Amino acid sequence: MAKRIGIVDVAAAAGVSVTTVSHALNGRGQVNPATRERVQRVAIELGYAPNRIATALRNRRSGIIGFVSDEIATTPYSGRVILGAQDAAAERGILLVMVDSNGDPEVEARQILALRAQQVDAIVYARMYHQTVSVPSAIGELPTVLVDAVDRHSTSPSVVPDEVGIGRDGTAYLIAMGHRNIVHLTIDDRGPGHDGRIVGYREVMRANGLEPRIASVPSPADGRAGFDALRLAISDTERPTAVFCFNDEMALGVYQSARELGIAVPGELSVMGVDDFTPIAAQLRPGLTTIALPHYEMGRWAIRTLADLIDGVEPPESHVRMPAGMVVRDSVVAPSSLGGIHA
Amino acid sequence: MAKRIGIVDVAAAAGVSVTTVSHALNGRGQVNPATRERVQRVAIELGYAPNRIATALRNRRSGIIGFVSDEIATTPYSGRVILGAQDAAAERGILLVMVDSNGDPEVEARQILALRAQQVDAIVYARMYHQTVSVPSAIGELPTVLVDAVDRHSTSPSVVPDEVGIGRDGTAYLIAMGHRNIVHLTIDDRGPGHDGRIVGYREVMRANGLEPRIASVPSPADGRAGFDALRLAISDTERPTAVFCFNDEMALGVYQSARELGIAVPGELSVMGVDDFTPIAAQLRPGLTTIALPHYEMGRWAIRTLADLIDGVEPPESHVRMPAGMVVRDSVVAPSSLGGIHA
DNA sequence: CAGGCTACCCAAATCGATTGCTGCGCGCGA
DNA sequence: TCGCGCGCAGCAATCGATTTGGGTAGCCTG
Repeated sequence: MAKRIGIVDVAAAAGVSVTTVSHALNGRGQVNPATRERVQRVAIELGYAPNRIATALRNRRSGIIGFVSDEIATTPYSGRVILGAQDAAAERGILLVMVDSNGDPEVEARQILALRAQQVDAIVYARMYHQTVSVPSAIGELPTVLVDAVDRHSTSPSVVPDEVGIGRDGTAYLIAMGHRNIVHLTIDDRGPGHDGRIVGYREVMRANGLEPRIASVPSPADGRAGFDALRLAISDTERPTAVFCFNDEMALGVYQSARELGIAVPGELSVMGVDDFTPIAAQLRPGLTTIALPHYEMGRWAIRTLADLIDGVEPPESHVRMPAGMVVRDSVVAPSSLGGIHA
Repeated sequence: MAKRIGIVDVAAAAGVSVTTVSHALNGRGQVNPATRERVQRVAIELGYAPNRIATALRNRRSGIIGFVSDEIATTPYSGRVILGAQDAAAERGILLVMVDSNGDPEVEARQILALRAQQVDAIVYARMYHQTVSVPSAIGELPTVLVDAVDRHSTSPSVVPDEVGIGRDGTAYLIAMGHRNIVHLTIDDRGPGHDGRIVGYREVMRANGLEPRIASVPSPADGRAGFDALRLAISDTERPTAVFCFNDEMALGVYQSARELGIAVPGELSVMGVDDFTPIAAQLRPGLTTIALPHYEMGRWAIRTLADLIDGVEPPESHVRMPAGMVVRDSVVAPSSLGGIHA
């Protein structure tokens, strides 16, 4: 069992005091350059790495940020947020400890207390889809940022996707491709994503002199939803040439419904999703044109903001709406003249 | 700024020394029951929680386990492993810190060093799909378990899915449903999953007097793979009534290919996947019958085993093959008499 | 040559909790 | 009455690093 080597071992090997080793390694105090170099060399030779626990105790700073989320496992998007957070944390030499409340507020409170006992320096409070929350009181005074969530009663910084922008961009893209008869398929449950995208969609449709048409179904995950939705859409007076779906799962449903109804995608119907949920979007044929939510970027922003906050740097912007990006594949094409009844 | 309250505050409030508070709270030493109760009451009133950093320094035990994985974000399965690990960790009052090497061995080594500096008590070394690895030397003497991975040169415990069992169970199920002409669709890349499932498939086919037929394609994620694979399968002398796919993504490909080829699923062709990758498996119509890999269970086993190892308890089994479970939906039915040319 | 400055280095306190050992006081047996 | 044992508390050392507040030697200046 190789004994862990500590600062005293380095001091002994370099023939100086621990004080000097600390100074030499951390660039504090006055140290003779020759001595400093010798200490550094010895430290490397011995493979010395300071015990962060001891440092944390002394400096009242653990170098750990807690990542609290409601459901790490169930949604695949979460991985992107975490990855962004990881990368930013690695840049700054910060470690992340993640806890999952499983949606239970009591568990959540307990987990947060555990994080505080562990002396985390800050907390990321993340939701796995954009929603309104209230920050648990257990967090107390700890610096906190919200990811994919906002709390009207809290002053903590937050970052969410620019939902209105998503609605705008998607709609604008479809229009640019020549579509005029575009249905927005959304879900019944309201929320920031639901509302924002509708706002963006409406805005761009109207700006182009087009009539917004919105249909909604109970749940994106429901296999029947796409079917019903598409039915709703095509039973309308004018048959749409494009469907702008709330997310990729719903787009998958539309694909399947279209097949059953004998409608060709994208020949007769262009389909656009939101999420860029790769296993679906890339695997479908035709490949799904979609809008990628900025999960990675939000995760990274969260950690960077917190790292600054810990150092006492206030973020320039407190509530950020992160832009999303189009991912163009093959499910959107110019409408054929056969596509719909003319207006 | 509410000052964090420490053991000295409790001691002062209870009118005893910190020693006595420690003894009372941890059940060490001799403490008068009345005193003990008073201390406990005061501690709760003050909301005291011991500073785990200080405890860790003193006890040389941080209560943190490092979770090292190659890619947290890219595969959605990882979430299940993490969730299982989280749950087991919460049970034991352990915290998990996760790092993602992004597949880069150098980054990985650096991350592991950071974990060691942070004095983690043990390490979970997880891969996101079943493979053979070698445990990085940076881990040193730390207790370690491997998840979804084995290392022939290491004595660390490991847990992997029972691949042979998966091959067996899937095949047996199809046979039980009345199929005799079953193709196993796999990938070109070999690996424990690839090999094990073939072994199980072959074994059960032969045991039932049936001829194993195996086709393989370059990649499950490749949209064309399913198409090619299905072509391969049906261009065979006898048309199969069932396809046992390496995973759900491949099954999705088969669904789409079948549609293009005018083959009804499940009427003319039963399809079975592996993974129970919900966004695909549950969303497809017909719902995909598949085999769920024991990710959650593996994550939980890993933490439990490590927690024991830290306490000096050797695990009863060192290399565990975790059984998987069938998830029956609608993509497997009894073959119709029309299904294939008779043998 | 004394006083003052620098440049270097170090002893010791500190962070908060745990624990080995010591001390005190009371009761009981000799 | 003395002494021993026991029940109960607490002092002080400890974990490993950082940091404060000097201390010492060498050099410069008046």
